[in-house]
Amino acid sequence: MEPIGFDSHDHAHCIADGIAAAEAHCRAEGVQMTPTRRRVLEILLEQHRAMGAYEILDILRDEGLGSQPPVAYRALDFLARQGFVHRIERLNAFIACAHPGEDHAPAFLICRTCDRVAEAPSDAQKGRLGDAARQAGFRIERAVVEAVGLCPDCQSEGRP
Amino acid sequence: MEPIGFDSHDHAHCIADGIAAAEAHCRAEGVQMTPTRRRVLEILLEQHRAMGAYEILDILRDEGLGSQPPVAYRALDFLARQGFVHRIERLNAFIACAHPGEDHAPAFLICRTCDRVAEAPSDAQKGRLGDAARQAGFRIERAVVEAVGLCPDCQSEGRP
DNA sequence: TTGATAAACGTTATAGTATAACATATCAAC
DNA sequence: GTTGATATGTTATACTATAACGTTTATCAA
Repeated sequence: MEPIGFDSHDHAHCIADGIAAAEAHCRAEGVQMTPTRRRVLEILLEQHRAMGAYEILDILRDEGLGSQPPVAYRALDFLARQGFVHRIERLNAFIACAHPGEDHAPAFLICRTCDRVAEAPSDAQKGRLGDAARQAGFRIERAVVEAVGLCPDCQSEGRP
Repeated sequence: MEPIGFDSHDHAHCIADGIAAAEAHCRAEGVQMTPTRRRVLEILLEQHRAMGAYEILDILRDEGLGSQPPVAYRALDFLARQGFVHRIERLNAFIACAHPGEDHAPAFLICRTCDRVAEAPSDAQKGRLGDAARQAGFRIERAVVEAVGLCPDCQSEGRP
């Protein structure tokens, strides 16, 4: 799995791929990809950045797909449960998964100036965190890894 | 640095040490350890668990040290800036630092049943996350690492 | 097809978390 | 003491998230 997010890429392609992968996954799992859920995933794939639930809700409202917070949160909960979007704890926001179909618990690289987010591979059980957990007798089920810093573009603009 | 948090230890000692280390640090840095700030740190050291800002505020209010949210948030911001407490993003909560005086950006092991939190060593620049960041051209400034799972006690109680 | 069950949705209300803004007070250095 | 920086008190509000409940829709076995 390659880090994805700060490089340029065929964006129309990744929207289409993301939707297609999600549709296929839903058929395989026997869960429903409803219009609101599909649209929320599409919004996140289009924007390709972390978005708050209320920002997404504003778009849904404009399109007549729902107007109250639970509409957005339910769709996001579903999409996150299925692995199509990830929640960024630090930003209280959500981002479309950059690797649809792969089972993973990624790390995120969050640019503090432009708020773009890249997804990087991660394995909680390996490395020093895994060692420390084993030593403490702690059983890791899920790990949130969110690095804050400067993306390549913001570095080259000479930000401090 | 050893993981600290799930083992038993001399708790009175770690409260006294934590306050002393903070006082010393403030004198050295020329910043002010005011009564509210000291009391908030003391509360977090006493409780030895992650606490929400409003939970801390309730205690301050009972003791006449403040009644409005900014009182708690200002003290917590200060203590976090000085490295005396850490914010646990996943819990929207704060915990006293287990290693006063050491400059560090720790990882946390969060028990999902009892909410106790242990602090483990971490180094964002090393390991696979550091590799991925370098590959992406991303400059990591700070990393949040929060593992959720079961602590030794909750495992031995046979929780699922 | 139909009836039973589960899943999803619409809506209201409210809980929980955090900060902006501004006036007042205290501290530290000169 | 004056002054500039730091800290506090307070009001108001913004932002994030969920409980609860009734209705609708989908699924599937009979």
